Amino acid sequence: MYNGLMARTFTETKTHEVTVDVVILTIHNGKLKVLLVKRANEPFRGKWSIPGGFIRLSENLDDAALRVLKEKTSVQNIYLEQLYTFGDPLRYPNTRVITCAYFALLRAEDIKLEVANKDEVSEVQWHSVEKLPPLAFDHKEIIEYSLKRTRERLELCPIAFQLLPKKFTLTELQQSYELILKKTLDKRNFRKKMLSSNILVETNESTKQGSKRPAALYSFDTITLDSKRGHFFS
Amino acid sequence: MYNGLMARTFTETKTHEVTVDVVILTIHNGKLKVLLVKRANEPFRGKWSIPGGFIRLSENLDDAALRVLKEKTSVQNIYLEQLYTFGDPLRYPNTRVITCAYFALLRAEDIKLEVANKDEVSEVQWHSVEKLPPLAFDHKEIIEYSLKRTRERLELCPIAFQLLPKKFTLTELQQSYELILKKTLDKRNFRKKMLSSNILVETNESTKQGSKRPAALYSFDTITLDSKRGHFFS
DNA sequence: GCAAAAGTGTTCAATGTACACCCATGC
DNA sequence: GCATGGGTGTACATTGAACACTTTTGC
Repeated sequence: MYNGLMARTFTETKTHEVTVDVVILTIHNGKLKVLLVKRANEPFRGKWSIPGGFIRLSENLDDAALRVLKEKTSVQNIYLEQLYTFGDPLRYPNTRVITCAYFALLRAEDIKLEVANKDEVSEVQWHSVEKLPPLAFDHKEIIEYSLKRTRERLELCPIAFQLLPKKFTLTELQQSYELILKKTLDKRNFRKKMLSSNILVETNESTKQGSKRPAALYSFDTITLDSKRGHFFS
Repeated sequence: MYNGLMARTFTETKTHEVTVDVVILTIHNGKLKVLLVKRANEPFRGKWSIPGGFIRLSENLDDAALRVLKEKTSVQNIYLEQLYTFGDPLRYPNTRVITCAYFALLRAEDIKLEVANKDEVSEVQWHSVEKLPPLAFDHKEIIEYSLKRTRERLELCPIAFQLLPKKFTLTELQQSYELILKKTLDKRNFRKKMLSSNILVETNESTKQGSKRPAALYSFDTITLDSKRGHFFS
């Protein structure tokens, strides 16, 4: 664990540093993917990590996470939730860095993959959560925890709509559930449940491309969703 | 909010300080109570707050929370969970202090109410969560969040046994649920559910005191509980 | 014998789960 | 006309909710 760092002794004089790290998840080409950046500096230069940064003294934690997110994506109306705070003394080499981890769900269409700051990051890329490259720090653990949390959330409320385009078919919605929950769902039961929850609205449009029967396009009823917010998020 | 502190400007040179604060809950005299300490120093000298302390550079977050807990109580086998990290820039006057909040559930019998360190704390006392005194920092918000989380946990798994003595009656168990969930429960349904979950074992003992019919004493089946750990805590 | 808390089952509604065939389209 | 994914309903099991009376004890 912690990439085989040796134990080290600490003097109790230095203060801690605090970062936020954000696990950014999306669905792309039928896979659940996480946004990773390649580090341009030590420690772990050249390794992939989730995007993060130091918290400024004047900003609160949510704002810091949002700032990190904005550096990588063009976000609006994003699902962003504090995940957990990781603070093992050995998680970061040589320095004590505590990180407050967040996770975000967003549509692939909202993301521009470009390196905002070449001093810190040499590359930005989506990686399938199924085959992650070796990661810096404890970021593997953080990503796994974010997947677990996403699963728990999805079983309570339909956060999957944050990952899909504005209009989507029921099959696409079901596939996003299956990707996150890592299990197959029954088509009829899934549709019955979704349609009876009143959070979907028909758009009277349908898919035209492809060589198959067109599928009805739905969008989420944000008004009903908001009214159920208390129910879903308690 | 934050006790009416004025906004202030920050220089980006200083680093943050990081504390852990622990919401310690128990049931005492039929009330859900939280352990509060009276601050002996500024800021908020003389105000009540939840116990906390700075995180040492060599300890991880769980250990820091456990250390704070041990200073106040004689703990063993405690339910301790990271709650949330609070980091509003104005939550602490004059300094930027981010706090990683934990919550703990424990039996009233495991607690010695004594002031361990007179330099920091002038008094230690249980307070009913229904009528809290004015609290330092954002500690009211932290306690309220811990109650919400405790409720969520209790609806999934029987953490209430952490609050009760080793042997307890079904009525006592039900009362602890009712205190935490803030609603009354049906006696027959409650008993049916508890007894069918196989997490209770009869002790063949019963209460003798009082002028009423004796009640059977139960204890929790820690082996079954452990085997269901994966189910309860996922 | 009476006050006070312990103990006990059945019915109904809602929800989740299993399961198989026809439909609309492009080629 | 056929291959491909879209679309549909019923039966059963499990779970949660409502509800009232008898039992045991101390005084």
